[in-house]
Amino acid sequence: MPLDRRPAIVTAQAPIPKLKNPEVECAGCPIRHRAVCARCGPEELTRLEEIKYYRSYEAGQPIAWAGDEMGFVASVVKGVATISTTLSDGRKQMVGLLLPSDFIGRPGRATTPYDVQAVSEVTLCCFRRKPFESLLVSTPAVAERLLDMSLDELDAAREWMLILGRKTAREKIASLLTIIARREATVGLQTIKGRIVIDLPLTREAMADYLGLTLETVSRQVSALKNEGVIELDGKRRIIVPDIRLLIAETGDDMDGGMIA
Amino acid sequence: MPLDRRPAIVTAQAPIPKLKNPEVECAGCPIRHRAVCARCGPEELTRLEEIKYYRSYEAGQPIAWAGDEMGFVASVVKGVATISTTLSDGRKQMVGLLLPSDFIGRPGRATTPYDVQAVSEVTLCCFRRKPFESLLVSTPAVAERLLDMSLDELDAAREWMLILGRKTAREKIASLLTIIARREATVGLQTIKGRIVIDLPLTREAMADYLGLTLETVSRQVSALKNEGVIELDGKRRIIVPDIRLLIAETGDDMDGGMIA
DNA sequence: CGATTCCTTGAGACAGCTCAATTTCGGTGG
DNA sequence: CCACCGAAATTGAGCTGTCTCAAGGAATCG
Repeated sequence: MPLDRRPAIVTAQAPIPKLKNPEVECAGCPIRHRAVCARCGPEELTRLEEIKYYRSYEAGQPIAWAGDEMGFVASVVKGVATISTTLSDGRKQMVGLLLPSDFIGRPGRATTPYDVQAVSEVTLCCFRRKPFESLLVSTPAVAERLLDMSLDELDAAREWMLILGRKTAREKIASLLTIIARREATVGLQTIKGRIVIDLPLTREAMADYLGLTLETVSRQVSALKNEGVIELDGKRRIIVPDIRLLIAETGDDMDGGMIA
Repeated sequence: MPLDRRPAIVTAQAPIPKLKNPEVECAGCPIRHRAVCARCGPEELTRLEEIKYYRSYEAGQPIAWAGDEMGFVASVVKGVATISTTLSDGRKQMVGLLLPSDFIGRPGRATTPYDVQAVSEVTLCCFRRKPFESLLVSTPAVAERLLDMSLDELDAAREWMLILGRKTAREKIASLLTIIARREATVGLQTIKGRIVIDLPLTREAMADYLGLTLETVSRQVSALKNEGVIELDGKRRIIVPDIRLLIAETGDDMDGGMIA
């Protein structure tokens, strides 16, 4: 598995993020009820509003490199970002997928141990670290929500461990697509009579980095699933799932799910 | 990777845990300063003491099966336990290692999604779920500590994802041994002039389930490390690390760590 | 419409898996 | 204390899924 393809070292071109004052009131925020602020009352929201600001990143831009000092924590308002680690010889593993409402950063820690990168255009709702940390102490609603979200992430990480450790390449692909399909479905998504459309923001290489595979293997398995009619491709990045159950049947979970007589 | 070895289904022999009243006052508890109660003051400790009870499991006993209702959450006081998931065809993946001071259970959720099993003899400090949950709300010291511990576990899970997804068999073994050695070292351990002694409570099969390998591959790699002098074996379960740096050099992390001229 | 980036496909190599004996360890009873 | 037993570990030989290396081919963007 020693990949000898060391990606050219990309110099961190100073991210020139656009700063915006919150043109969106929290009350009208699309992630209002799912983000770290979900359980805040009006008065708590006001306190949050005082320390928040928006920041946007273009597709492909780094949000942070491992080891960077991060002066803020944030919620993803829009777009998709990835969290990844890289071994010194270039082997890369994604360890998290950040979708709208997900939280970035760790209270009490100044530097990220991970690379964080915008995959599509991303808008963050940022809170300066220090004020946020004191807010955590004084506002149990935020702390509780953050605990819950962290535990959800932990569960997700453990599900990934199963995928990475024990699933075949084909099962890995099916699992990834299922996870994304499910998350998109909860967001409320373009589904035309059961056909789920995944506007996949990930390149084959990014998928490979998630699944612990090479991009060639990903490509082969995607092609195989397409040829067998489990998925359809529309262009390079859009995947259509005609019947989610067919896809789930390929994930390796629940093998007897439909078999119980 | 489709393992066709479905382990015989073990009927959950009703765990007959021994119940003990806390013969240990919190003040004298060995995990007092590292567990979920670490930041509690004397008065908060009293409240915890009211709802706590001890429970012991023999080596090999199940603490919970996936899907079980768990009436309690707990801290590991003594011993080692594992958290694992199993696919319906028998493929198994460990997703967590529980050492003294680690926390078991999730507030707000009644059923575990994982199997939890005692590896050595285990003593738990249990709290009934409901009282603990209300205590979480009323005692920020516990909630804060639990958040911190959860975030640590999340980091650990992500480190595992890298190991599972991108490391070779040999690197996986070295990484596992390093992690255990480090944790044992912090506990305060038998180390005779730099030689770290790992009293490994894990079978080769358990190690394989952690690392996403087969037990034969684990055995081969352990033998290889032994033959090359990186580790020494004393009996079947005890591993001696003469020089931790040699082991770390095999983990795949930090390849240039010693190379910087 | 050219260029670049991403994706697909092929052929061969190899790490780790599967199947199959043995061997060693750790306990246990004579 | 020693011989024996079962569980766990080791080791071997062949197989296979995924990786590696290498060409081409399709999108997307200026």
